[in-house]
Amino acid sequence: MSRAPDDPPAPPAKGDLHAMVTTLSHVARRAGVGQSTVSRVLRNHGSVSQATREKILKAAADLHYVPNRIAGTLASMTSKLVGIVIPSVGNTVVPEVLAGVNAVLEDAGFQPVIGVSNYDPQREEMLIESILSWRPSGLLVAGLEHTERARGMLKGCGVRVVEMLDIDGAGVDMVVGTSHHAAGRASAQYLLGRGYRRIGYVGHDIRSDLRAGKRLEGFRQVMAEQGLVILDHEFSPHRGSSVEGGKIGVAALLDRRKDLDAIYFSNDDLAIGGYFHCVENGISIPGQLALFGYNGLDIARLTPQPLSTIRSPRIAMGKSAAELLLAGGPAQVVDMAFELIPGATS
Amino acid sequence: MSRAPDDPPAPPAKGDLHAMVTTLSHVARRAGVGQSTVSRVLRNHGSVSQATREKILKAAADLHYVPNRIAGTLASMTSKLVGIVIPSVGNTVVPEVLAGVNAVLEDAGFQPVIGVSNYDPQREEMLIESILSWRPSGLLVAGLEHTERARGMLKGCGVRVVEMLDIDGAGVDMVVGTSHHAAGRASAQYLLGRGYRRIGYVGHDIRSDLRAGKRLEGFRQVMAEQGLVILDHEFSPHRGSSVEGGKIGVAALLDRRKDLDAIYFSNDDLAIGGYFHCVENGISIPGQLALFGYNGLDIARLTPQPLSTIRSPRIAMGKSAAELLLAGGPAQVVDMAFELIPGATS
DNA sequence: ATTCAGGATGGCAGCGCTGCCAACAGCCAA
DNA sequence: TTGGCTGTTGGCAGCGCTGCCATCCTGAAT
Repeated sequence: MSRAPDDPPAPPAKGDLHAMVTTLSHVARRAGVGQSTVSRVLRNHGSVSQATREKILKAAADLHYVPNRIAGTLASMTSKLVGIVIPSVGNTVVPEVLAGVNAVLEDAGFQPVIGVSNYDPQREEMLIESILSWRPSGLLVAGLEHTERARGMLKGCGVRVVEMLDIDGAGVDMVVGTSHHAAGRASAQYLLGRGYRRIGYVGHDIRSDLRAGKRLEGFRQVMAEQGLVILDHEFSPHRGSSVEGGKIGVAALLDRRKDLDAIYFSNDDLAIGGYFHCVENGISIPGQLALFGYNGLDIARLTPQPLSTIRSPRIAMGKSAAELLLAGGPAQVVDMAFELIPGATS
Repeated sequence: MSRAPDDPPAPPAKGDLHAMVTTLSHVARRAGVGQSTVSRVLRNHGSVSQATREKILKAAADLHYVPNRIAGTLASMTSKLVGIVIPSVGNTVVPEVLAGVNAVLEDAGFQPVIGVSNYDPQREEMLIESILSWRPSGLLVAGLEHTERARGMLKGCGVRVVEMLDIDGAGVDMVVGTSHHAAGRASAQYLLGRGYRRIGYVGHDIRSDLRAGKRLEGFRQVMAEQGLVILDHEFSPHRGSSVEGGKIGVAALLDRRKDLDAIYFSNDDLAIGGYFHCVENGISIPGQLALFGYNGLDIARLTPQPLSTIRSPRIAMGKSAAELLLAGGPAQVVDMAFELIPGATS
């Protein structure tokens, strides 16, 4: 006998991390059966007589047995973990995508393991490695742009990968998102179609939020096709989005260019800030100035004048991404349509 | 020899989940050393000569080796996983707390494993069990109210637990949060102090969001001490918070009671909705009607009239909770002070 | 020269579970 | 009665890594 005859079920629990807990063999002994049988019952997999099943279930309950999935995962070589890499948790977009993802994962019995990159590619690379070391069954990553090593890991890790939010670029495996370039184009077409010509831009850091950059690029492209340019722009100093940045940005922009007839914002948060600035300063909307955002946030349609914006299907995107990941299937790109909301600010 | 002489490093990766990947022994063989030595180098633990160290690091890089922490965790009986159970990801509060938590955890090399209960105690119970099965080093749970079995698991799981957000009640182990009861009292004292007497309430479902219920209770208590009551109330049908709920709620409330001089909201989202309703309908604030929220959201201080509200230290709370969890220490309750923001709507 | 502390390494037994196989009923058809 | 056969069950070898111990090799001390 290589092991001592094993102590009683579970000592009260040691003070330090990861204390000694009840194991499968405790349950097996208590129920008077073999370990394999307990395993079969607990996973509901394989045939076991009703009597034994009940005996085992009772023993497990008595001992407050909680299976050790670390061991299970190692033994079976298939985990119920899904890695998720996102750029931030602060803004409104990501939590909604996560909600969609989570709904699907939980129904399928998967646990998300999350990493937040703060829009830093190096940090993202580390996170991907770190998450892969938990041997997840799949990986959900925001965006298409990664360091070369990160792409290499995503390609070679042996599990399926879904890149979310964006479809403008080459994906590693599966891709679910919207075209930000097309959204920018649609925004410009809409504003130009309504007769606006003297347009400014207020955005946040497009070097870190590449999707905002793609929208701006699409927007500029359409303007250029009409021989127009964005007359002036202002970048919010804040990392990520913020209502305050929009408020300050619009103030600064209008200070320099009093002749603008419309402002395109990199997102709704900034646009709402701009809207508040106008309300406070008696700038009539859309008479004097039109505003156009991006995201289609709930709050943006509930302001006294609903914001003109583009709604991205965030929850649906999260759901699709998770479903695709779990389903497997061939590498593909899913283009989730966005919706232009005319609103009342343009 | 019990195993075949082992295939080359790593076949291109099979199509199915969890493919064959490079292992420690591959690296060891490639570097011409023993497994223990590789393990020592990779964990930077124990003494290894510089030459061997470099040889091993090179071999690991060549093979794109990613350690298997599932195996490592099982062997060492200590995981770098922290479980997190939250009621939702949709609203603004939780993501900010998570951001604080995450900042601390990542610096310490921990990965969060997240579960979302949707304010459902049964679901929370299942989640706790499910997350415990990953044998985390600690658990962060939102709120103090859990099913009896859930409390039992939290107490007996052998790892440290921090309950976040709320301190009004008995905790299982460590507790970090604010007193919602006190926040409600402070709100009422403030409004009564400013002379408001005819007060209504607009809230969301306080049966699922118990913290909102505690605020209301504190608020009512102070009013009762002055011989006053909340004249009328309206509950948003939406699960959780929503600007729209506030807008509709205020409309309905004012429709019934035109004589209110102030409205207390269960949170800022609802209050902002109420604010928008008033702006749209020419109700002057705070002259005709005062508004008071809870949370201290960024957007609430940027509206043309900054909202009167109470700011909870969300990021700091997340950080403290995570730090306390990792530090260990004795069971204790940390009361994070909130701040009453007078604003301009009362 | 001999001894010895200590650095540098490899070997090996598990961690708790799963997957596979063997073993052993009962049970019906031949 | 003799085979299969299906339904149940236990045994046992790993999964990839870590922790501990044994071993070997230096250089310094005696």
